[in-house]
Amino acid sequence: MRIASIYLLDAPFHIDREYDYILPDTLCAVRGDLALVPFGRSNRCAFGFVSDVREGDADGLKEIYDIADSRFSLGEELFELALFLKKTTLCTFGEASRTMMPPAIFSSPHKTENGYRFSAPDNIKTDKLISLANGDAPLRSDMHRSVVSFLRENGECERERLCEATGATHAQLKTMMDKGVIRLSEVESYRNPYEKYAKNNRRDEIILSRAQLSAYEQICAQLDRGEPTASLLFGVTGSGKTKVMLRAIDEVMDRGRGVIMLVPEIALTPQTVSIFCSRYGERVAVIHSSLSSGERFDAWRRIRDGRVDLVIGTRSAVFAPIKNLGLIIVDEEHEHTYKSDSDPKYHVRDVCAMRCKQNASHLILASATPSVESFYRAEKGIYKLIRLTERYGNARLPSVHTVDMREELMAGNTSPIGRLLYEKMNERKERGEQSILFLNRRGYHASLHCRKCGKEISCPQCSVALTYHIGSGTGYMCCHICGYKSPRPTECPECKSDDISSIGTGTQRVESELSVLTPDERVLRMDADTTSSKAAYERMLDSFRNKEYDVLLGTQMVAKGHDFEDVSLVGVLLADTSLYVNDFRAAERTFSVLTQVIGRAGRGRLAGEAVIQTFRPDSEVIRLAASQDYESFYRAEIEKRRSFLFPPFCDIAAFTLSISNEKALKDKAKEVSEYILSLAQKSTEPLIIYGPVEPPIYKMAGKYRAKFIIKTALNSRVRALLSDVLTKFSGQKDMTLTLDINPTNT
DNA sequence: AGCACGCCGACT
DNA sequence: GTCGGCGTGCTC
Repeated sequence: MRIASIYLLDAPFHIDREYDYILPDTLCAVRGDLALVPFGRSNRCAFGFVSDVREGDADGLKEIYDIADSRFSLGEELFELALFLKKTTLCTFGEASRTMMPPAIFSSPHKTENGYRFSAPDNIKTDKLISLANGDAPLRSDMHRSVVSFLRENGECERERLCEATGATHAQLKTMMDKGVIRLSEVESYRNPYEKYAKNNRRDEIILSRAQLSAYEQICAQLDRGEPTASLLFGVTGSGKTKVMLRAIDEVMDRGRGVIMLVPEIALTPQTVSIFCSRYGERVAVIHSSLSSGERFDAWRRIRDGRVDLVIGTRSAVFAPIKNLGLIIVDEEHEHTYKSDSDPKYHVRDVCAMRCKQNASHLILASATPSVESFYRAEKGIYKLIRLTERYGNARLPSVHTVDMREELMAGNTSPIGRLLYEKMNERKERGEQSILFLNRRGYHASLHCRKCGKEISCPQCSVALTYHIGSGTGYMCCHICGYKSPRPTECPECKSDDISSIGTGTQRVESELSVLTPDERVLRMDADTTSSKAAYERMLDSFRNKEYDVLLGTQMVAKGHDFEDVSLVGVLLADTSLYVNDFRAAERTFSVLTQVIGRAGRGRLAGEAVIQTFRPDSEVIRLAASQDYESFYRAEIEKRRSFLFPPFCDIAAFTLSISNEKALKDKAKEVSEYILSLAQKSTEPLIIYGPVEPPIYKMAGKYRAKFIIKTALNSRVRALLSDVLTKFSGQKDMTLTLDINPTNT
C-alpha cells in the first residue's frame, strides 16, 4: 500500500505534526500537493499538504479523499520553506502555508457518495472563446451564416466580442453549438489591476553616476558567483539606490531569472508601481494587502504559470511562487513592517536568506539607515557592504538646525511651531517652494486630564489614554489601540469635576494652529485619519506634488521614500516623542525616522534645510541624526547592544499571556513562569529569563497581558524548549499564550 | 481547534 | 424517564 504523510491546514499548535493516510490507487501525489482527508472521530473533511509518499503498512489508517491537481500544489521549494517557517518561528504548518497561498485555493470541497472532492476555486476567471467546428454545415438563419463568415475571416474569437461584432445573442450561439457548427473553449484569464501601466512599456536606458556604476558592478560580481550571496546597499537618502536596483533587475532578467522586489507597505505608491510596470510591462505582478481576493489569486496564478519575471510587493510577496529566482531586493530594509506580528511571526530577511539558499540567488538589502543587525552582519562579512555616500546629481544633504523648545517656552511661545521654523516656512512660501512638517502623533491633543483628581481619560478596553480628535460637534475620544470611540466628556468620569485640560499636541492641533499662524499657507494634513483609503493617500501625494499645497503635515507616512522636487524644508515638530519608549530599539527607530524625514528635503535642484525641534537637544541620538551620521550612530548603538546584551548579540524569545480575567492572569502567569523555569533548570543552554513582566500596554482590547522575556542563543534545543512551553499551554481554554521570536518591540 | 462521549440536573 | 449543560480526551 502507498502511504502518504500529511500536514493539516487547520491543526492547532499542539497537534501539528504529520498524519499517515492510505493513498488510494486512483490517486497520485508528490510532496507539496494539496490533499483532502478525513480527520477526527467524525471524519470531518480537512485540507492537508502531502509531505511524503512511501510503501508501507496500512493497518488502522484512513484513506485520502482527494488530491488537487498540481496547479494548486505548494511545490517542493515552498513546502521546504513552510517547514523552515514552522521550525524557526514555531508556527503551525498550516499557518505557514496559508501565508504562502491565496485564500481562494481553500474553497470548500464538495461531497460525493463516498467522500469529498476538490472544487476548483470558483473565482478563476475564464475567457470564453468561440471557434468554427463545422463551417460547411447547412444553415438556414442569416445570423448563423454571418457568424460563420465572421469566424472564417477572423478565426477564433472571444464570445463577447463576437456578439458585439455580429449582433448575435448568447441563445443564438448556443443553438449553433448544439448543432455542432461552432465550439466553445474556455481558457483561464487573469485580472491585472496594473495593466494600464503595462501598456507601451519600454526599457529606457539608465545612466548611472560613477558611484552608482561601481555599486552596480559590485552587485554583478555577486551575481556571477552563482551561489547564495547577500549584500547591504547602504546609500544616503537621495543617492539614487532605485537606479542601481533597476539596472540589477535588468541584468537578472536578461539572464533569464526571476526577481522579487519587496517594499514597505507605505512605499507602494503609483509612482513606484508605474516605474516598474512601464519598464517591464506584463512581466510584472504587484502584490499588496488591498488587492481583492480575485486579484490576489490571479497575480499568484500569473506568477505560478511563469508569466511573470518580476514580483513587486510587501512582506508576504517573498513567498511568490516565481520560478528560477535569481534576485531578491528588500528596499528600506530597516522598516519594521518586514517583521510579521501575526503567525507566522517571521522576519522577511530570514525568509529571503532561505529562498536565496534554495535558489543560489542574490539578496540586496537597501537602506539609508540599515538596521543595526544588518550593518553588524555587513561588518562581519556575512553581507557584502556596498556604499553610496553621495547624493545623486548636484543634490547635497540638507543642512540641519536643532531648536531647543524649552527656550521657545521661556520666550513665551507655546505654539508647536518654533520661531526659526516659522521664519523658514515663510521664506519657502515666498520663494514658491514647499515644506514638510513631521509630527509623530495623530489626533488633536494627546490626552485629556482631570485637573482635580489627576486622572487621565483612558480606554475602557485598553490601558492607554484616549486621544482627542476634532470632528463633528464637540469632537470625540479615540483609542489608537483598539479603535474605541466615545464623545468628549464634559466632566471627569471619576470625580465629576468639569476642570478637564488637554496635554500634548497632535497633527490636528498643528493644522488648526497653522491656519491661525500662517493663514495663507495651504496645508495638507496626512495621517491615519485622513488616508483611510489607499486612493485618498495617493490623491494626497499627487496633489502635493502638483503644488496644490505649500505644506505637507503628517505622521510617519510623510517620512518614507517620497521624492518631491520642490521640497526644500523639513520641520520635525517634536523629535523626542519616540525616545521615551521603554524599548531597546527606541534610539534606532528615532535615528532612522529623523534621518529619513530630513532626507525628504533638497532632493532636486534646491538646497535642502531641516529644523529639528526638541526638548532634548543634548540627546546623542538627536545630535547624530541632525548630523546625518549613520556610522557614528551605529558605533555607539552596537556598543550599547554588546554591553547590555541585546540583539545582534543574543536572540530574544517573548511569550505573551493574555486572559480576560485579571486574577486568572496572575495565577496562570505564575504557572507559566514556574514551567519555563523548570525546563530551564534541566537545560544546559544559556537562558536569561525575565517575567512575568507587565507590558507597556497592560490591558489590550479587553484582555490583561503578561510577558516573559527570554534572552538566549537560538538553536534546535532552545527551540524545542520554547515549543514545549507553547504545546503545554496552547490547548488550554480561556487563555492564549503566544510566542514572538526576536520581536521588533521589546 | 472541533467533535463525540459521558455523567449530572430540570423538564414534558 | 430523556434533553442538554459543558468537562475530558483524542485526532493518522
